[in-house]
Amino acid sequence: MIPSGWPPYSRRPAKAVRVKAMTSAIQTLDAAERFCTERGLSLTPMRRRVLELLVEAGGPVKAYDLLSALKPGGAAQPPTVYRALDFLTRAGLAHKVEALNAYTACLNGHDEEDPCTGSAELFICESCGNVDERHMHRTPSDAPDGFVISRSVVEHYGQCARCAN
Amino acid sequence: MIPSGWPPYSRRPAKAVRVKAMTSAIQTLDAAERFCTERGLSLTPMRRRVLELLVEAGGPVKAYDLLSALKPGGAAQPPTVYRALDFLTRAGLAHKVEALNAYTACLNGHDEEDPCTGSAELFICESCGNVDERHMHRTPSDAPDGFVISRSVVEHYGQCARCAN
DNA sequence: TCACGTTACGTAATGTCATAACGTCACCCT
DNA sequence: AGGGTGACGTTATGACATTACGTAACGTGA
Repeated sequence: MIPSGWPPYSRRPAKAVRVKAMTSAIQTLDAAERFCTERGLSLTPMRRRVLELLVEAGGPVKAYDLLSALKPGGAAQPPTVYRALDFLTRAGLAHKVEALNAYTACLNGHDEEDPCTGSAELFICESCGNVDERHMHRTPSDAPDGFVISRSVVEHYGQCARCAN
Repeated sequence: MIPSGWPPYSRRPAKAVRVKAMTSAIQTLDAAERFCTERGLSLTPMRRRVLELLVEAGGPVKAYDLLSALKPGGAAQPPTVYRALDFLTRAGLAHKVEALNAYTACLNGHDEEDPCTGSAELFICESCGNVDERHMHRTPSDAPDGFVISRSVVEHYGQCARCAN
């Protein structure tokens, strides 16, 4: 799934990133790092920072909330965060939650042999905001005859097991 | 190749309104009329007019395009059309296409004993803009344990049989 | 070595989508 | 008549996303 038009660059200096508290966050960011270097994608400081914020949030985050979170380290404008999100979603490191106009980190391990295909099935708890992610390995059995699917948006809203009680 | 041309960075262009055969439109509006009266819902002129525009379009329409279409008959403002869309979507007579920020009439016959549940599965052709609709009678087999679904957004983008050739 | 193409990001402005808040009117019900 | 309710008008604003242009860094090849 290496994009044909994608540059094999890694030009930006590898800037120091602050140490994370959560172990899973460290693993995810490290995995993302490896994922990108393996494919010749450049996870620049800005892109890494946005992914870091998504991972820390542990759920859907709005673009302008990311923007606010980026402000302290310099005046960021909308295109900055949208470009980062564009990269992350194209790479499969994040997903857009269409019905919420929000974005969430891809929960899949990107260092395994099951890279995210870009079509995830999201289960979003409306109480705690937690997002559970499954990858679709099936094509809908009831698709119109001859319809060729290029991308699917599948989002389920409800209550997770913890909140349903 | 990482799919390009997708939200958030490049939304699909607004679709041109395409007029369908009139018989189906009349039937759908009459069916909607009966559907509402049976349930004590009031399909006001404004709501009926918006539904009429959706049916005529035969595909996803943007709220502000509806607004423009309403203008000739009086100066309409955004809340007007959004209120009508809110009613129609709540009643199950229309659906919001989340990934397009657009709205489409529910294709199901509302005079039969299979009323729209509000959770439709949409197949959207990216070439001709046509929308095919299926109703989900199943719950995802791979849902997280104990997750209770209240609403689902399922949208498939691709090529319909006619355009795939 | 130096012009040129590519990529990433800054910056200002604008475009697009949706709602808040308040007012008026018609209708129904005792 | 008085009061509640639902639908819609109107003004303004909030929320989400993109265009357009500029600059810096780096790689390539004449």
